[in-house]
Amino acid sequence: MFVTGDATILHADLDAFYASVEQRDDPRLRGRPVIVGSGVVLAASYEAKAFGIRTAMGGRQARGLCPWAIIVEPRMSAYSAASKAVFEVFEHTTPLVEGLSIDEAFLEVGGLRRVSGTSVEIATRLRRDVLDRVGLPITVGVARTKFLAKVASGVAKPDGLLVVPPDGELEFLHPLPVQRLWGVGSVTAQKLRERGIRTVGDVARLDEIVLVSMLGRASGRHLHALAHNRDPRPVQVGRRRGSIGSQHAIGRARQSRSPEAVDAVVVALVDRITRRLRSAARVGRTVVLRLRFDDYSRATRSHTLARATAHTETILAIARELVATAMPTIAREGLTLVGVAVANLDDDGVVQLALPFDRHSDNALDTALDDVRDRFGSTAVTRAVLLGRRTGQPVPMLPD
DNA sequence: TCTGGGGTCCTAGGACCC
DNA sequence: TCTGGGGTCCTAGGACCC
Repeated sequence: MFVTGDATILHADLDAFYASVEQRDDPRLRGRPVIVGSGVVLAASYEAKAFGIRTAMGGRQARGLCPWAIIVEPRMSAYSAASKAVFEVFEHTTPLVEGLSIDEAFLEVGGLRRVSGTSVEIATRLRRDVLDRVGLPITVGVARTKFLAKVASGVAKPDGLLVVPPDGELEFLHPLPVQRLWGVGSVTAQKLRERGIRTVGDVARLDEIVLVSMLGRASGRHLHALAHNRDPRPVQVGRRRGSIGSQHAIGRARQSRSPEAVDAVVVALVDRITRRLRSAARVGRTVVLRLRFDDYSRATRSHTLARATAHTETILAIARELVATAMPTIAREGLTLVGVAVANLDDDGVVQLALPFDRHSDNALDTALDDVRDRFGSTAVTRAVLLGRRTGQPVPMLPD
């Protein structure tokens, strides 16, 4: 086997995150089946999962599976705080952290061997630190690639640690069911099953051309690469979101679907989104209206502006126009969800300043950023990019 | 009480430009 | 008469993830 590197990528994933926070904060819930969310299951403790309860399941179905499960309403602010505390542990472990969602991240620990030890030692310490400092169980997968690290944590759950050694990757990967592959959901799994393809090894035996003809270009290539354990993507620090949206499920009563009621929902959604845009200092050019119907079919309508904005009235006017154009042309009855999103995001008011900065001095960047805060206010700096002196192009921040 | 709310990425067709 | 090719942007829909 040809080995190209060490297993230095960690995928850290909190177990049954919302439910674990609830069990941490209320000792009476520990060891018992806990469901977060009453309408639909947002999270289920492992004791609840043992009864077949799954995330996104309807509340009634979940109660049918386990009538004595304890149902708690979500406390989003508690989960945000817990997430923040866990990410502080991540950042303390390595500066190379790529957050994927509220409860999972990739960590690159390749450069830390002399300082912090092997990947396994770092992962073991990370799990202990998260438990000690935040009180939550976390599973870590360790591998040479992001994809494999994520597969490993999925297999190791709950409260586990799994290392895939570089010389045992395909032996680990090929027996797994295709659903373990990142990007294979129910539709793709069904298409593959129809052709008798059940394991990753089955996928690996197919030509890329065959996969592309079955699943489309990107999915086919993606799957082919993953089945052969090809994933060159590095851990990326500081990825920013590309859209901000909000949606609201409306009741089935006639009056809640009236034009007036729908308009009130749109007004509230746009208000919430533009507040979030402004507090994040982002602006967007594309307004997207999402609609969902009784039969779970969906429709979207969008409009792109010439200039990006976070202005409530402007975005509301566009959203209303989209509603007005969409509703008569959509024959389906029974609207059940209205959503608005703003995409094509950009930073609001990017300031480019030429400041003296000496890369050999540790404090120079902090001093320069303090200077900007002094001039433009304490929240002015959300991101700093080093620019080349002559080129004006971003330069990577690498140690000398 | 069937199915929340927050996102990402890809495809495909048409407009438009060179 | 026949007939480009490459590229970007916009829109709508779909699959997938947590």
